[in-house]
Amino acid sequence: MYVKQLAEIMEVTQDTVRHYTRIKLLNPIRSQSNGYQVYTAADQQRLKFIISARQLGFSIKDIQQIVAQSEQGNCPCPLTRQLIAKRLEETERLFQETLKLRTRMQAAVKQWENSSDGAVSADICSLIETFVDPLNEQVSFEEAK
Amino acid sequence: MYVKQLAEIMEVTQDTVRHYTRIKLLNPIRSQSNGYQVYTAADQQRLKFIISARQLGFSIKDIQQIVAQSEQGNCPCPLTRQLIAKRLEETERLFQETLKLRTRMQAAVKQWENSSDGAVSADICSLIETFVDPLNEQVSFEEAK
DNA sequence: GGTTGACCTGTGTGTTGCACATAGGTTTAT
DNA sequence: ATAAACCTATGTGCAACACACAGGTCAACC
Repeated sequence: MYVKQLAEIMEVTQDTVRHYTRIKLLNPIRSQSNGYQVYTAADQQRLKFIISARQLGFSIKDIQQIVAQSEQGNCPCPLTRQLIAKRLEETERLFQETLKLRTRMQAAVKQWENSSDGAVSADICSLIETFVDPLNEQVSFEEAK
Repeated sequence: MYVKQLAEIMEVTQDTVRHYTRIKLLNPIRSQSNGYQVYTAADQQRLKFIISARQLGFSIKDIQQIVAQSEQGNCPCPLTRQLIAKRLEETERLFQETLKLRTRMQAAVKQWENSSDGAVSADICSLIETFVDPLNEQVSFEEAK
C-alpha cells in the first residue's frame, strides 16, 4: 500500500510516515512500475510499534536503538527497561517544572487582575517588572567564586 | 561592559546574551576602538526583563511584541495580560499531557518489573508490544467519514 | 487524446531557544 | 614575541515532525 493509505489506517499524517521512512525506521520497497514507496504488513506492524513506543515516552533514538537490538537478534527488553527509567526521570523533571511554571503563571494572572496598568515609564511592562516570583528560591551560586 | 561581564552578572551564558543580541532584543553599541559589543545599563535592564518574562512562560516572540508595544509608547499591559492567558492555557495542556505521560510510564515500569522478557520473536520488543495503554480513551474519529 | 484532479516523489526549509563550533581579530601579561 | 584569554560574525545542530516546492504518475472523463 502507498503512503496515504498507511497513514490513514494508522491515524498519523503522511509526513510522519515519510519522516520515519527518511530516517530508516520504516523500510518500504519500491514499486518497479512507478517508483512509489510500497509499505508492507511488516512496515505497518513496525509503525504500530513506533507509535506505541512514542506514546510511552520513548524518543526516536531510543526506538532506533531498540529496533537495532531486535534486528541483531538480541532481546531488547533489558535495554527497554533501562531507557524507560531514564525517560521517566526526565518526565518527572518536566512535570515538576511545568507544575512550578503553572503556579507562577497563575500567581501572576491573579496579581495582575486587579492591578492597574501603571504609567508608561522607563519600564517596559510594569506588570512584569513588578512581579516578584513567589517561588523563586533558586539563585544557586555554584559558579561564583 | 562586554558580553562576558553582562552574562556573569545576569547569570546566563554568553551565548544567550549573543542570541538576544542577534534577534535585536538587546541593542548594544559598538566600541569604536575594537568593534566589540558594548552593553549599557539599559541593556542590562532589558535583559533582566527578558529573563523575568521567560520565567513567567512568555516566548521570545511574546517578548518581542511587548517590547515593540512599549517602544511605540503604548502601554503593553493589556497585551501582556492577553499573552499570558494564552500561555497559561498551553501550560495547562502541557501539564495535563505530562501528567498522563507520567502515569502511563509508571504503569509500564510497574508492569514490566515482574514480566519476563519474552521470546525473541517476530515482535520487536514484547514488553512494548504487549503493553496496553490503560489511559487510552482517545481515538477520536473526527476525520472519519 | 488531452485534460483534470488526486495521488505520488525527493528535497529543502521552518519551528524553539539557545548551545556549540569555526576561523579569525584584540588585548593583556609574561 | 608569544601565549592566554578575551572578543567578533556566521553557520550548524538539536527533536520530531509540518509545510512548501517542483515535478512525475495515474485513473477517469469528454
